[in-house]
Amino acid sequence: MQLKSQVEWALHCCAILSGLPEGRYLPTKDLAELHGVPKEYLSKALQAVSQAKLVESTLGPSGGYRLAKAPKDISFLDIVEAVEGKAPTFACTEIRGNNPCRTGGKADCDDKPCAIARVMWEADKAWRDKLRGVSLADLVKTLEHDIPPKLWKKTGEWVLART
Amino acid sequence: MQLKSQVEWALHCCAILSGLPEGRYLPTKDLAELHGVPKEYLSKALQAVSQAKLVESTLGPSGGYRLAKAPKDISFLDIVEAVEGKAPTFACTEIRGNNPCRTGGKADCDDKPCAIARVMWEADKAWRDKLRGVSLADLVKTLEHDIPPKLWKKTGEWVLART
DNA sequence: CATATTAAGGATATTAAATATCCTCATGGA
DNA sequence: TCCATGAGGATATTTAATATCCTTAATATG
Repeated sequence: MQLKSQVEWALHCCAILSGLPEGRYLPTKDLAELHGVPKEYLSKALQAVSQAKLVESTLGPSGGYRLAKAPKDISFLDIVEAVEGKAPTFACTEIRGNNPCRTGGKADCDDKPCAIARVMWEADKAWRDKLRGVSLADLVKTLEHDIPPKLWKKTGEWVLART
Repeated sequence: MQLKSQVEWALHCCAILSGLPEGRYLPTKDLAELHGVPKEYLSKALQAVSQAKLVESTLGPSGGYRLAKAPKDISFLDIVEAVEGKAPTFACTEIRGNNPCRTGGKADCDDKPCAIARVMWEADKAWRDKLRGVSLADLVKTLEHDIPPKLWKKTGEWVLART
């Protein structure tokens, strides 16, 4: 079980968009070049993030993407779910229903979801809760510490020149 | 991103094996019938669980599988990782390294893993911690409450007759 | 000992999902 | 008007999941 590579791309793109000056847009082409990923396919990820209303776009020259909300109001979970969907990672196919000892169809039990699924879904919830607890603002704060000041500045200028 | 259906099967099978009397084995054929899943493919899941030393097998008539440890010493995580592997669900491909503004190769930063990956891995850890916290013994306790006594008993007899 | 039963594991086929590219369209800035 | 852009549909291509089949070695039972 692996998250799509588009999740990684979307997160990195949102991090970059967090640094954009008010009112500017950065096009897919440059986001793709900055991260070394195929432009056309990255575009699909950005469309998903756009449909989730996390970013907004505009057309034409000087068009592209920008965040639709403040970085503090966009969580990792928002972005992950925009790309991966909200379906739980564990899909219960109700194989308990195939038990040949069962007689009474629905009446036999099944008022509750399967106990195994409940455990798996709790773990899924713990995962999502963690992701919900980290915002793009938190990420940017961390990146400012991680990335060498020279590279940080240079990248900011590279991006700005393309908005 | 979806866990393999084999994870669900392996969990249900281990739940059944938890109820086996000391020294008895239950073959794949019956585990497959009980859950309504293809025997040959279920066999692959059981092989994985066996390689992880959670269950042990024996050959020949009256052969099959049994738990290799007490139910309280086998966690959901053990079983999930036996089938899915231990690799984190988020794979960092280091796309930060593709930033054209970078000059100094490794020297430019990268002493730490990427900040985005760190967050994703923390969430992955939260997921695994939850799964690690629930044992087969816990599951059986829950199932005893969930499943109608008549079905519980009947299933136990069905299984016993095949060991 | 002979036979039937079983798990292990390799080989291979089938299906579904992820990855990737291409094309058309409508929009908007220069 | 012209060009750059995102949206979105169509369609490969690649990889992973699902599934089946076959051979081998072990072992209980008659």
